[in-house]
Amino acid sequence: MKYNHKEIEPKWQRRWEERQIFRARDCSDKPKFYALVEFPYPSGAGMHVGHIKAYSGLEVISRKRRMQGYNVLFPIGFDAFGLPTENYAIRTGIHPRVATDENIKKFTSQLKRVGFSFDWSRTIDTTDEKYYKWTQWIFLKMFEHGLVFRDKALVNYCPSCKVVLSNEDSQGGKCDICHSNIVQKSKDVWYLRITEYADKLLEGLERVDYPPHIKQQQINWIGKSTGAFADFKLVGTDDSLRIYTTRPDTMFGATFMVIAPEHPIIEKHKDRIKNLDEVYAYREECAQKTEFERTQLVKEKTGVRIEGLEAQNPLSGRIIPVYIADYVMMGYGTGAIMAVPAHDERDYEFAKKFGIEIIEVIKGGDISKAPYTGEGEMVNSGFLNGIKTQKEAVAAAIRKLEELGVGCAGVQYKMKDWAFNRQRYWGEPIPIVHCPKCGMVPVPYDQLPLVLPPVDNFEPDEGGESLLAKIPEFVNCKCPRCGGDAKRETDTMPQWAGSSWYYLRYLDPHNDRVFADPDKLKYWLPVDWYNGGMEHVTRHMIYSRFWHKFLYDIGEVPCDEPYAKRTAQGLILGPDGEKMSKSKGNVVDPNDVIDEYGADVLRLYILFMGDYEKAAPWSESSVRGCKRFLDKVAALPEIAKGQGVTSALESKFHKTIKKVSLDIEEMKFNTAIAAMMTLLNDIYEHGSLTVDELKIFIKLLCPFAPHLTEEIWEQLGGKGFLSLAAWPEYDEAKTIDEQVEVAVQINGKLRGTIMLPLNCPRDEALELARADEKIAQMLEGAEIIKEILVPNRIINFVVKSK
RNA sequence: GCGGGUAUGGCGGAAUCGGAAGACGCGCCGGAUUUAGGAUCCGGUGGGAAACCGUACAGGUUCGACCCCUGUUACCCGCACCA
Repeated sequence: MKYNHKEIEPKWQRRWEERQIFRARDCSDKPKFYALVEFPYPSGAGMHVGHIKAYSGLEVISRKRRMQGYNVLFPIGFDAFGLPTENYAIRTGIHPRVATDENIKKFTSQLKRVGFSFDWSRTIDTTDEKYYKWTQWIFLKMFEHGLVFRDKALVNYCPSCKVVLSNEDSQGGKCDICHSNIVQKSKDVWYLRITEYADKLLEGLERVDYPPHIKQQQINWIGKSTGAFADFKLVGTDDSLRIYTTRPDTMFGATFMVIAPEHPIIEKHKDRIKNLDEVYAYREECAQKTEFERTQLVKEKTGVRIEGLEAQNPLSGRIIPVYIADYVMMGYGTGAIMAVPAHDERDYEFAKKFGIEIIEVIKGGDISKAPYTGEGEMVNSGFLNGIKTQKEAVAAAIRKLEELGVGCAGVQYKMKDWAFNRQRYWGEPIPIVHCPKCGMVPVPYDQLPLVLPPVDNFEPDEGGESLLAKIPEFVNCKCPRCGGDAKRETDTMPQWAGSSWYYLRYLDPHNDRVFADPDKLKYWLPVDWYNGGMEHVTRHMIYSRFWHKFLYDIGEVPCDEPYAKRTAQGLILGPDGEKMSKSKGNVVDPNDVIDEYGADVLRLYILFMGDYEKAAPWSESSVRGCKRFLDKVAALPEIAKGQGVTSALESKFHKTIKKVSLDIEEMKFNTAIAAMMTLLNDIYEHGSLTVDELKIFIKLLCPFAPHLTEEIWEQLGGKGFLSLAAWPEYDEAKTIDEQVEVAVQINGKLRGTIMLPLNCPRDEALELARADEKIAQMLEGAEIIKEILVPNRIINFVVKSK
């Protein structure tokens, strides 16, 4: 009855590995299927059940595809650069290389215990110099094509990690890694010009199969807005102040301007500013605030009027005051705005506080009470008066600005250029040399990889420089261009670098001439199906789409989008319904589950617990339910006899094959498993099945529970591996019943059921329904107003009583 | 505030198109077996004595609504003074 998972699971894992049955063949004639899962960061804590869920979806689909005759590539690797390992080194003195190798070993053995059908011959490790050679190579290609630049900038600095963070890594003013408050610091920053690809990244979304909420998140992240730039002349100077607005139609209502505290116009015109001390003091005050305080905590508007600076509205000619206020950000648009209090909430609030005039230019609201942001007829707006739609008014205003030579249509993005350096040791060294004569010089391609030098002390400097800066042999070098003394860049790349192109390396992981052979790229790309977590659908996916599009533009990859289809699994919550975390003590260790119940049970339960794309809490007793199911499957050979089909089960088998086949494609694993459970119940109710039927059953179950089903397959004398056997086909005709049960309603309420032949003609069906004893009784004396028939489903009599 | 999502028995969740709400599993109840417990097997299980009532709440459309429309609430995720 019961099977011994501790024996059969390692046995089959061994055999699969010996025979290398999950190896993908490059450029074979079979149709290809490239399934990609997000490769793990090999942390010291080992894997948790969330990893298993993340891989199980495409694991099942890959296994089904193999049985369907596809040449499947389902690879795995390790994204191993990153702060946790370096922090571990700082704490323990254990070199990140050593810790990483150990963790990868641990992850590998855990993944193998689950029986995943990965192609282990293609494993990659982003910290392997043979891998990051090509990460550096792509960086240099970007450098060569002008997509890399360096700038002094206020950066987010984590005083605890002693590291510069990108905006993405410091959301909410907290360090993404240690959750300390971040501070602003001026630094030299390497940037990748991802904004140059903003439109391509947006436009590409129209041609890929991502669910709408994922596309929407990427669209929001890129944050494109259209509007206009306009120059406001500074009174008494030749200078002007350029603003960006999405609402040029409201320009006649601009009664003041606001500039960001860091705006350079202050320095430029400080001689004219009468209250310079006050302005400086305000600027200082703002600089003290973190991004978090500025954006999150401060609800009330603050600001200072700049005495002595006034600007002229280019359309209305009106002279208006200029304010400095921190509700305008230097990092978006031009760092200066025209304020239209009548039709903008923030400007309204500011105007109310500072007693600035509010001029209505769009009818429809009551601006004495609140700003009006809707549409309406233009008023008080010169040539715009009378226009009734925003679209028209915007176009007219832009036309006028262009005519006058004081503005133009413009586009802005929320997405900023990608800050691409970290003051850290455990990352890819940035392959650039600083030469006093030649400036920034790239390391020649033939000198890659630029290898991380060994170190033994991982304590970071107070100044926040990388450890590499303390290694003279690394820093001091000759300029590749002029041969003179030069210094190496000591910053490394962020953790996102290695994962931005890893799916390409799987195609040719051992190639040392190119990152991947063009024929192999052509055969395998694009990734057919990419699954991962929701937390990666913006940053990681946008970064890697950016790299891919760049490689496409320079002719290195054959398609412009890397991922044809993307899905995202939901979290596994703790038994208490909370997110699993060590501190809450609600973490489930997959090893424990495998020890007690086996890998097949673990896999089955994780896919059965609920909608794959939604979060669901762990339940140990439900795990036992899956164990019971597999025990009953293990006992099926005892009641299997004869060949061919069992007439009572034939239709049920065809229906189940159909349901399981279709559900797997939609990642509806829970209902696929439920269908197999139902069939199993039917089989036991019937008391027996044929050997042929049993073979079909274990084929359907094989992608979910491969060890047990291989074992049964062997018992039955099946040829070769079940994992490579042909997926069962169903006969559509046999999934259709000849007799159907039809519900009979009176006034929409269920009053009985009758059996009808399939596709019974309307008149006949209604006749039979009326003739039903129970229905006839209830219809007696009532007037039938209407008769509704939904073929093979329902009959509804609408009646008036009496 | 903006964008996206979710809400169904004691629990996880099912329900092509608007057509019998609660598939499947867990839990629970009863029975068999057992010295006992566990395991296993059989039966039952939304509420209600019943008429009926039930898919977050209030309306609407329809012969018929978990499903469509209007409004509301709660929770989750992402972004957030983006001009």
